[in-house]
Amino acid sequence: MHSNYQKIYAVVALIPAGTVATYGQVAALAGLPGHARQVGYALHATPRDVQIPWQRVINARGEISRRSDPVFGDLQRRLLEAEGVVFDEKGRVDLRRFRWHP
DNA sequence: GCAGTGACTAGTA
DNA sequence: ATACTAGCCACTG
Repeated sequence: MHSNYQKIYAVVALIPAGTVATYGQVAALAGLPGHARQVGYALHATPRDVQIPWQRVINARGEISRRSDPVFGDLQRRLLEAEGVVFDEKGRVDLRRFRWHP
C-alpha cells in the first residue's frame, strides 16, 4: 500500500458528517498539493477494510463527479442527504455552506 | 520506459 | 451561465 494513499485516507476520515471537502482540498491537507486526481484515484481504489466517509469528497464545483458506474453517484448523494447536506436542482452542493473548514 | 487513463482544477472563450 | 483546454500525476498494461 502506498503511503500517500494512507495520508489521503487519514484526511478523509477527519471530515465531519454533514460537511464536504473537495478533492483538491483533501490533497492539500494531506501534504500533496496538486494531486487532486490522485485523491479520486485513491478513493476509487479504497480497500473494503478501509472504512472512511468517502461520500464527503466532491469536486470543486460542488457536484458529485461522474465515474464509470453511476450507481455509486446515486449512493453518494443519498448518503450525504442523510447527513443533512442539501443539493440544489442541478445536483450541486453550496460549498459556502457545507464545505469543511478544518 | 512509454502511452493511455481518470471520483481533478483553473483558466479561457 | 456552460463548454472546452491545457496542465496535472500516479497507476496500469
